[in-house]
Amino acid sequence: MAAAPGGSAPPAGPGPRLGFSTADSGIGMSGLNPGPAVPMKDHDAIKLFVGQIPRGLDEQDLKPLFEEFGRIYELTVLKDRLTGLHKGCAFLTYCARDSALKAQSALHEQKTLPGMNRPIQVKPAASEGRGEDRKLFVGMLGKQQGEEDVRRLFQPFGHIEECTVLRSPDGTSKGCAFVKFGSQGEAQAAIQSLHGSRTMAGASSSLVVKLADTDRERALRRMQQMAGQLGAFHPAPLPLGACGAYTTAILQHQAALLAAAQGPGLGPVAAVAAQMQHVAAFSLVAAPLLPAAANSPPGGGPGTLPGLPAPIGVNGFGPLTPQTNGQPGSDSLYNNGLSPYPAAYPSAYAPVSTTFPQQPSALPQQQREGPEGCNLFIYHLPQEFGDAELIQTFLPFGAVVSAKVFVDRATNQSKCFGFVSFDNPTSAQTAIQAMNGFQIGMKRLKVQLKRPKDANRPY
DNA sequence: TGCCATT
Repeated sequence: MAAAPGGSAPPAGPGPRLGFSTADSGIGMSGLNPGPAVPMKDHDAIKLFVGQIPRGLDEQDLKPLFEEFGRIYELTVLKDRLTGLHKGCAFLTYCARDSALKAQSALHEQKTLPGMNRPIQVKPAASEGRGEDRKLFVGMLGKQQGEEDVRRLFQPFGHIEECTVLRSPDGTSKGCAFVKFGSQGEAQAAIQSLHGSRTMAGASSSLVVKLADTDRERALRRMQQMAGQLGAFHPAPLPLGACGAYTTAILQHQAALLAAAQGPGLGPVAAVAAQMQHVAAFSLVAAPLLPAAANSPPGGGPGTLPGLPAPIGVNGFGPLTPQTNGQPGSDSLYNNGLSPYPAAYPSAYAPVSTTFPQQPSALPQQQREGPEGCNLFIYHLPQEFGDAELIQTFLPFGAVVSAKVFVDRATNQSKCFGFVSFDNPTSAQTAIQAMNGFQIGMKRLKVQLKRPKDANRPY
C-alpha cells in the first residue's frame, strides 16, 4: 500500500485512470509498476537510465517530471539491495518509445535537479545498450539476398541500425546476416514474426532469426560443443558417407557401454553386447543417445553436462539436410536459450567461426598420466577413432583424466592404439574387464594396463 | 593385425 499520510491521495479504487495517472497505487519500495489497467509498453520501448537524482526524491516525486513526455510504464528508483538506500538513479520505461526519445533529448544533461551539482542523466539503460540483445543473427537466407533484401524483410519491425550479410572472401553470401535493431523489443518482435516463418529461395531450411551470440554465449557454446563431443557420440568430423562400418562400430560400443554401465558384474560382455546391438539396430537414432543419458560415470566423470538435446544426436548421424528445426513448434521445444543445437543450425555456426577464425576446436587436452594402475594401453582401435571417441568409449567407467590416440605424424593416420588414464584403479580395471577383447568391426580391442614407466625406460 | 606417451 502506498503511504497516503494526509489522506489526500486519490482513492485507489477502480476509478478512471487515464491521462495524468497520479492515482497509481503501486508506488512503493518496488517502484511504480504497471497495474492491470496500464497498457503494455510498445515492443520497441526503451528502458532509460536516469542519473543524478537527489536522494530525497522517490518514484512519486519523479513521476510528474517524466510524465510530461508520455505515459510511464515503469519507474523504479534504484536502491541498495542491503541497506535500501536510494542510489541516486532510476530506471524509467515509457509505454512508447517516442516518449523515451523525447525525454532523453529534453532532459539529458539539460537540467540539474535541486541539490545536485551535475546535470540529470537520461539515456538508454546499459541493458538496452551495447547491442547484444538487439542484434540478431539471421540464418538460412538465400545466397542471392543482399543487405537490401534483408533490410526489407526486417524493417517492419523497427529501426535497423546495422545490417550485414556475411560473405565469403569471394563475395558470395554465406546465407546469413546480422541485423541490429534500435531496441530489444524490435529485435524480439522480429524474432517472433520471422523465425521459421518462411523458407527463402535457395535456402535449405526455413529462416532462422535469433539473437546473435554474445561473447559469453559464444564461449558457453564452445564449451557445450566440447561437452557434446565428450558427452554424446558425435562423429561430426567424419565424412558423412562413412556411416556403415563406423556406425556399426559405434553401436557395438554403445552396447558395451550400456552393458558395462548396467552391470558392473563384469565378465564376458559379449552376450549382452550382442543383445544390445539388436536394440541399437532397431532404434538407430535413439541408441547413440542412451549411454550419455543413462550412465553417470562412477567417478563423476568430467564433462557430463545435462543431457544433450536429442537433435544433436540425430544430426550427428543424419545427413546435413534440414532437420526438424524451423518446423512450427520445434523451436519452442529446444530453442530456449541455453540449448542451441549446433547441427540443426549449421549456418548459425558459420559466422561464429568467421568471427573467430582460429577457433580452438581441438581441445588442448593435457596429456596427463594417472596414478599407477590407472593407465590403460589400448590397441586395435578402429582407424577412424580419435581422442574424442576414445574418451567417449571409456568415460562410462570413470573419470577419464586423459585419452590419446596415437597418430602418425607423416600421414596423420591413427596408429590404432592409444592411452586412457583414469583417476582411480578401479575404473581402469572395470574398463579392462568390459572392453578388452571387445569386437569392433573386424577388430578386437586390446585393453590392458599400460606398462609402468620404469619398464619402458630401462635406463 | 601392428604392441606402451608426443614433438
